[in-house]
Parts: sequence; structure tokens; C-alpha cells
Amino acid sequence: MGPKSKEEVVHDFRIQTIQDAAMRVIARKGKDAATMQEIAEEAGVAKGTIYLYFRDRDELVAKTFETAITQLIARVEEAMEGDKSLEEKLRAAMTAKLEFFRENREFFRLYISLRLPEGDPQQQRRHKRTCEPQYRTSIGRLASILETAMNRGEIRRFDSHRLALFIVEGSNAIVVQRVMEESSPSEQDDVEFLTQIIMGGIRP
Amino acid sequence: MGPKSKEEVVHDFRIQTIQDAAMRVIARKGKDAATMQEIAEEAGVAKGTIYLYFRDRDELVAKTFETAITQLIARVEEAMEGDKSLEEKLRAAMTAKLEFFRENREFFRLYISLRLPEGDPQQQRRHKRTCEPQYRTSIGRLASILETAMNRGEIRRFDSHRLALFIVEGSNAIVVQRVMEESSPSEQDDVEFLTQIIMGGIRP
DNA sequence: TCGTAGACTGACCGTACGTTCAGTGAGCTG
DNA sequence: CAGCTCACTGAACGTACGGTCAGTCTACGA
Repeated sequence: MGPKSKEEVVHDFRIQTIQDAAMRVIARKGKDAATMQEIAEEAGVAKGTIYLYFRDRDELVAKTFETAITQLIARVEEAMEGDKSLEEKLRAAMTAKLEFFRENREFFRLYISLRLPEGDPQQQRRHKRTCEPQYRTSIGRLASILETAMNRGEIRRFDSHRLALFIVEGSNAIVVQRVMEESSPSEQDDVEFLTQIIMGGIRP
Repeated sequence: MGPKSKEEVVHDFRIQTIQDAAMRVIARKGKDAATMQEIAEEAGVAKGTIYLYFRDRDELVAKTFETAITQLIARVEEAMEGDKSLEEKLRAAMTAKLEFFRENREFFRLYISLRLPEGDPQQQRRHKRTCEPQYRTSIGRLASILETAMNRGEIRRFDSHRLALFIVEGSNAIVVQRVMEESSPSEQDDVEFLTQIIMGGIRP
């Protein structure tokens, strides 16, 4: 991989521009209601141009999902780096997530539709190849962190995978709530709320 | 409301049949990929017949959501009746939910898409009128139960609405996982897992 | 038995969307 | 400057779907 030629840079820039536009439109209208026409307009190119960079609509949507979720995961992973205690890691991860969605309000709707594939079996297969691995990876990473904490006796023994799911989806609910409310409590408060519940449950 | 005439019974039966078919197709393909043609075939009627009972596709989908979610809520509410402790109520609710989804595997995909509206503003408005209130009501019911428990000192003080969201979505994650796995732990085990986490957190 | 009402059908219509491709023009080369 | 290249365009095409309605069938009452 030498330095990029001018053409490559332009090429990558176009891809970026189109994906960004796709992300905004999907965030606005939802995955299925987002049309190529609107994405093209949002990107400031003609509809046909998109097909120079993406085979078809499915590929565009899949790649867009992939890019977006990769960004989020990177931010969360980064936040959990180092050998802090589990509680600190959780707090950091929650903070990173809330920050990401604050900077990137539009993305949450796209993110929500990551969970379950839709449409005909072919689309489902593509979704399985592209999006699900990303989601599974992020769940898996949290699961292994939880496992380590269990081995250290930092927390009780549970099925780590189920626990990771519960934590991720539970906190997603709060994120969604934040995005839909016009005014929310401070991010600090929500991070604290989540950490409290997860670490200590609700018993007095 | 006197006894139903024969016509009314037939009428209601048709509506039931069509809604059941719609539920199965939506569960299979997702809300947006479900076509009137396929729903009609599934119901064993002609496409035109559906329009004798529902104004348009939107109304069919909305009514179907409404009916399905109402059933689920009724089951969960019933399970939480009586003056048991919060822990017992939670356990009963979780059990009811898992049972419902076991008997009704197909429904979970439809249930998942309840959260956020898609499409143009008009569809979003309809969704807001029909589905969201149901969801909000169920969250609200749990929130008020939690509030009572807080007042009794049974649990710590939290924002009851956020707490309800966290619990519902966290346990949904487990439901989704169960539905997607080929073989899951016993329902008992998952109910116990959820109750443990929620009541006592993960700290040893 | 005939006639009528109305439930039901499915071919048809309009529309909207994904995809294509002949054409355009900006920019590079000789 | 002429000629060529190729990224880009957007009108046009095919398809698939929601919605319609003229026609068919069935059941029931006279």
C-alpha cells in the first residue's frame, strides 16, 4: 500500500460523501423508506453516480451500516481500554455511548434497526454477513470483559453472553429515550443511573 | 350490546383470520416487506377482500400491531395481579413474557419493530396514535408498580420510568436471544437470571 | 324456482422505486 | 487546439406493489 494517488483520494471521498448522505437519510426515514433518489440528492450527485461506487442498494445500505457501527464500537472499545475496574469500564463505556449519540443523533434510528434482519432470505443473508458480526463482536467483547471480572471475583457468576446482551440493550433503551425526549437529565446522571442498576441492582 | 347476529360473527371471524395471517407474514418478512398479496394468500382470501375489512394497508398493519400487543400486555398484567412482593411480580411477569413468546415465536419480530416509527411523517403519526400508546401504557404500568415498591421501601429510589424502560428492554434482549437460538436454557433459568440481575445487580 | 343482495374475486391501473445506459462535458495528452 | 477518456448525469425502463371495481358466485327470501 503506497501513498494514495489523486484518483484514489477522490474515489474514497465520493464513497464517504455518499455513505454520509445515506446515513442521514436512513436516520431520517428509516432503512426501508430511504430511496436512492433522496440519498443522491442529499449527497449532491445524480442517482446513477451511486451505482459507480456501490453495486446496488443493498450493498450501499450494508456498507453504511458497517461503517457507522464500526465507528461506534471503536469509540466504546477505546473508552474501555486500560486496566480499570469493571465499574470504571462500564461507566466509561456508557459515557462514550451517550456522547456518540449526542454528537450523532441521527444515527440511533439506524442503530436500532441493526438487531434483526428483514425482507427476503437473500437480504437476510447479506445482513447476517455484514451487520450481525459487528453486533456479535461488540457483545462478545463485553462478554469477555465480564468473564474476566467474574474470574477475578469482581462480580457474581452469570452467563456472560446473556449478561452482556442485557446490559447493552438495557442501556440502549435509555439512549433511545434520551434521543426522543426534548430535554433529558444530564448525561452524568444517566451514566450514574445505569452503573448503579447494573452493579448493585435495585434492592436497597 | 345484545347477542351477535350471524353476520357479525362471520365479520369478526374474517377480521381475525386476516389479522392472524398479517401477523404471521409480518413476523416472517418484517413490517415493511410484508405485501398485501402474501397476506391475502396466507389468509386464504383474495387481495380485494382485505379492503372490505380494512381501509388500507396502514390500517391493517396498525390494527394488527394493536391486537397483538394488547394480548401480550393482558397476559403480563394478569401475571402481576395480586399483592405479591415486587420480586414475585417481576418473576411472574418475566415468566408470562417468555411463555407468550414460546407459544408465539413469530410475534417477536413484530414486537421489536414497535419501538420506533418509520417512513413518512404521515405513517409516523398513525404509528404514534396506535402503537406507541400501547407501549407507553405498558411501560407506565410497570413504572407505577416500581414506584409503589419504592414508596414501601422495597427497592431503592430511581427514576421509575427509566427503570421500567431498562428492565423491559433488557429482558426483551433475552427474549430475542431465546427466539434466535436453536436451543436455549430452560425458561426457569432465564427468569431466574433476569430477576437476580434486576433485584441484586451483579456485585457479589 | 327465480330474483336479488352483497360478499368475494382477481385482472387491471397508477405509481414509485431500483437499475440501466446513451449521452455530456470537463480535463488531460500529444 | 483537436481528440480522447471517463466520471458523471438523468431520462427511460422494468418491476412490484397498493389499491380499485366490474363481474361472479352463493345464500336466502318471496
